[in-house]
Amino acid sequence: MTIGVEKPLSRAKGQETAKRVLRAALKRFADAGYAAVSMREIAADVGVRPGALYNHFPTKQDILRALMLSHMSDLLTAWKKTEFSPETDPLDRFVRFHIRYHLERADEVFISYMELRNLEPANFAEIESERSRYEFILTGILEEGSASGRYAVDDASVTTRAIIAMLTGIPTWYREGGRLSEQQIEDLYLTMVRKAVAPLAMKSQREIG
Amino acid sequence: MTIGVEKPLSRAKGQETAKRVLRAALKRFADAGYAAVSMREIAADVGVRPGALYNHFPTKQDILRALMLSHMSDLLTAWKKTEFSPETDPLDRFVRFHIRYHLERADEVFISYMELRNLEPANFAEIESERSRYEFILTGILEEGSASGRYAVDDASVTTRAIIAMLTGIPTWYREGGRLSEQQIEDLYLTMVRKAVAPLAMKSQREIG
Amino acid sequence: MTIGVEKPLSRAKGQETAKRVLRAALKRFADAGYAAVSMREIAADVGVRPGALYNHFPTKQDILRALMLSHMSDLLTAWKKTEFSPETDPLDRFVRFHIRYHLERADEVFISYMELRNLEPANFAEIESERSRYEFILTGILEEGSASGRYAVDDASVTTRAIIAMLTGIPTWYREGGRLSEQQIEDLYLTMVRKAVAPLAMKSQREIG
Amino acid sequence: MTIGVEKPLSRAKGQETAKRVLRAALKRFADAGYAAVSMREIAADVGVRPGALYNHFPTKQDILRALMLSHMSDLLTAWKKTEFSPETDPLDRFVRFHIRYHLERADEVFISYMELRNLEPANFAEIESERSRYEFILTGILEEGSASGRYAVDDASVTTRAIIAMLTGIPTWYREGGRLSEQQIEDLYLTMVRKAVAPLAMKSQREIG
DNA sequence: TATGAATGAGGGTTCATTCAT
DNA sequence: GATGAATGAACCCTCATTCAT
Repeated sequence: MTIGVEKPLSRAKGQETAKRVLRAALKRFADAGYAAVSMREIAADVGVRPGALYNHFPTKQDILRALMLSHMSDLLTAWKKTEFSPETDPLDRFVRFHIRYHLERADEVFISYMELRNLEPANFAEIESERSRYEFILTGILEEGSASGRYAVDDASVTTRAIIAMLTGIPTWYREGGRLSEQQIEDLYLTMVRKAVAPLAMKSQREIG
Repeated sequence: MTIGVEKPLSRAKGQETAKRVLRAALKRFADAGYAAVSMREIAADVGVRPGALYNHFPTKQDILRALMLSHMSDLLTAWKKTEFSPETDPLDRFVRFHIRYHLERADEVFISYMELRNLEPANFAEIESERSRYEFILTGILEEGSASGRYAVDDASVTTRAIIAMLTGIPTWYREGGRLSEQQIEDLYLTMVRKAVAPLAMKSQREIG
Repeated sequence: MTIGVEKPLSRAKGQETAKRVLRAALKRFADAGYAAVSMREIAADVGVRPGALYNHFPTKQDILRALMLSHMSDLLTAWKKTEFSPETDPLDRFVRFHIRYHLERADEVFISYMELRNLEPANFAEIESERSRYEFILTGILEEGSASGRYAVDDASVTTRAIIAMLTGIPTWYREGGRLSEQQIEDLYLTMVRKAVAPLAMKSQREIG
Repeated sequence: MTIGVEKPLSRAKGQETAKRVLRAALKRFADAGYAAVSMREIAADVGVRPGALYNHFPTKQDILRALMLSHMSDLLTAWKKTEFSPETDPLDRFVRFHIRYHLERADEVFISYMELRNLEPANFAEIESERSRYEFILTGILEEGSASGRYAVDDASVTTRAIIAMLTGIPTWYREGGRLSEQQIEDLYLTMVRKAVAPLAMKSQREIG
């Protein structure tokens, strides 16, 4: 009856289950969409009866919220952990980070974009605020580079969205082992982004146009 | 009296109902997602009982299919109708067309990207083939411009996806009457795209790098 | 505008359709059961839209009623038409007639037994009365033969039911081209029936039992 | 306290519910036919909401299957339990058993004959194989008796069907408290069956015919 | 923490039938 | 006599969730 030991064990087991619930839900939501996934399916993946899920998450919505919140939090944490080197252009750093992270976490990224509308208003606001924080990192980089003359950006906010949309599209078609390596994709996109914000390009534009 | 042209009233009424079903479904699917919309809701929007929907579409899936197919078809038709002028760079033509069309038909565009996974395999293949045809228009422009030296594009296929992702992201945040007019957005994005594929930009890149 | 001619033609066409409705319903009811058959299926078989059925039969129930009534009527008519010969035992005549008719009209017979419970009370009474008339033919034969000493029947009413159940079971397993010809089956069953009602059999019974 | 035997209360309750579902479905299917009975009706009989039925049976079809399988199984088990006495003719034993059992379990018997066509193919095959086993008991008796000269049977397989059809028809008209007791019916049918297979009857037949 | 039974609502779809044309 | 559109009810089944055990 070693009560003192039993409780932590049980708690550990419970946390383990919770993690497996998140993992299963992530895959299912990414594949079929939040609305098309049933708690029964998640429970079956976890190897548990539907009722047991409610010991870990009060509602299906909370599973979605947990997935999206932890994704945004992980994303911001990972960004902070990328090495900052004075010689590297910060835009390069952001673009490479964004592509790498989004290819590694394709499912999380995918549901973070696709399932926004399935968040209840309060949860939506929470997630959106995190997303803005992330996007503002790029906006800051663009504004600073623009002010220093390294970039030519007409509207940092619009450019932020343009770049992020462009980069975030990659996981929708990239397949490991395909024609291009991840490194090649990084290089290709980095080149396009650099040029898109390059200051001298305006002149060349006139020459072409 | 135009007797020869007259159709039975009931048939005309039925076609009108079918159109209203599509209209209602489009709005609902765009707002809540295919899986989260019920036939009952669509019927209520149309002002008809649920069973009546099945006089016009055999299944819910067929409504989605009809929406997506007609969107792709309209898109390709609209592109063919854009005026071709020898003085205009074809990339400009494509970018402006794409932005305008996608802002005008935000709902159609949105479900065409979001609901792909809710298409049954056969329908998915059909839609994907239409989408490829559209994307290939841009790829062709890029390849031709690249060959003639007007653009510098390392991989026309990747660049196509990058540009389309960038442009297609616009309707997710653009709101009529917001800070920027549609014209301004067109100009901003066009500038970015031009620069991203500009041949001289490579030099500036070296200068910045 | 030969009105006088047109109407009969139209009526003829209508009667033709009505017949095809009955034919289609007969097959469907026999295969799947009244409750499992939809008016749409019948209409499709006939090559007509569901609404058109209601020009010929006011309800689905009326189709069933028409099928069963005409079956009973045809059955009684056919019996009356069988040749009566003084040399033939009337039981032989009945048994052979019953088997032949029931093998020829397997579908009609089948639904006449299976769908009794799907008849509305008034229709049920009507059909049951016809069925009794038919069964009473056999009862009469048995009673008369019993009175004259040709048969030994303890309870003509029970024997009637026993014989009819036995004979009516044939179409559930008989398949044309099977091991036994229709003639052989007739002979086998006739032998069994004759023996079952034979007066001397009681003795043999004592000898065996 | 019998701890080792105790089951969770909920499990016991569930099994009880399952039994009541079968009981309710049996009555309903026997009265109206499988196709005409709704899950809602069964649920109402059981005193439960429709969805709860699916905790016990995955589909409506499975209820039918369970009813028919357990009927066939019970029937075969009951036959094996009938006392075998060397003095009793085995045909007598079978006839009396069949009549008694079929009058006691009129509903089960009825749906076992009526609802065969509503079984999905796999289930149909399963049931048919059980039915054959039962019918083969009688065929075996007839063949053995025929070989030993106690019976005269031209075709044991046909005779089996004839006898079973005859006997199985009884519950369609027998009503408790009617003109005849169950015992009287048994005797009447037994007499007919004995005579139908009696060896000496052939002679009497010649005398009559 | 996990189970099995249950709920109450609602899912997509089909039904027999009506009716203006 | 036939059509196409519509109705209103009902179909089987699944859903997220609750709760006693």
